[in-house]
Amino acid sequence: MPELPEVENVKQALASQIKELYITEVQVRYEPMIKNLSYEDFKHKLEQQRIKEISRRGKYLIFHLEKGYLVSHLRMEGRYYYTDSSFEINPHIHSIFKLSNGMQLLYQDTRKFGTFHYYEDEQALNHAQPLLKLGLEPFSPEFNESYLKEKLKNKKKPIKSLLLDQSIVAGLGNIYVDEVLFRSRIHPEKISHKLTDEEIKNVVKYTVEVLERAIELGGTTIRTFRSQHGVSGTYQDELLVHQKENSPCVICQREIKKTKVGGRGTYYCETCQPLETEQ
DNA sequence: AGCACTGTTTACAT
DNA sequence: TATGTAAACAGTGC
Repeated sequence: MPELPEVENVKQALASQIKELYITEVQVRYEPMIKNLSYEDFKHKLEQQRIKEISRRGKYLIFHLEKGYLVSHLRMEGRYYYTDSSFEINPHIHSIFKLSNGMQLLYQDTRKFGTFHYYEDEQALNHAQPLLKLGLEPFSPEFNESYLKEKLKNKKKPIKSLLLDQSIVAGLGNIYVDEVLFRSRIHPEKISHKLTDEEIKNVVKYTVEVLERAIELGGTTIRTFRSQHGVSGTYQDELLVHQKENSPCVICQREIKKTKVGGRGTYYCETCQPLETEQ
């Protein structure tokens, strides 16, 4: 469940559930997900630490512990479950964090793409992978027209690919990018340096608007094998183009098209997001 | 049955 | 350097 709004909602849920608790025991059943430590070190560093706070940077979750930071990325299908000990550990549960109140935090990830990094201090956290090269948070004041304009100039990639590039703005993924570009009336394959100032301004505006609204609605739930414990949002009810192939465009009523941009499935309206309108 | 797809990122090719 | 493609993995749908 991993674009910015989904991660933000996970963050909020976890904060209310596990903040201030101690991690009493750590089990990692799929060791390769730990990226910068051995399993042994990871386990020893985390056990007996108190969870002070949970934050988010782009699509990364950050668990602030007394002596360090656990950075978690959900990639395609990572989920956290806060459960009691009766929960049946299925084969897709790759980590178990036992907590001081008798509950446990489970990490489930069917495709095993998710990652853990652990850092001892803030310096290391921010100056090593993966947070090092992240671009601006979309809600920061610095994410504005002039910043984006600077980042887009001299680039010859489709605008969609650049908006998915986390080193420019952190948090957009395949769903929300399509929605932002539709609302901005920009063809996803439009070469980035050809965007007008007005278009760049709209990208900034709708990025903020779409992400804020999605957070409000608890994110988007598509592949719906949602568990009772899973966080599931309702922003899918407000999607205008993504996964709407052959549905009528809300503006012009023509069929939404599906294509591929940068290897990613891409939905757009040919009429409302024309490619050949350079004046 | 087999292939193409999937809310992501990166390592490697050209 | 910049851009494009494949790979990590498991499941679903045509």
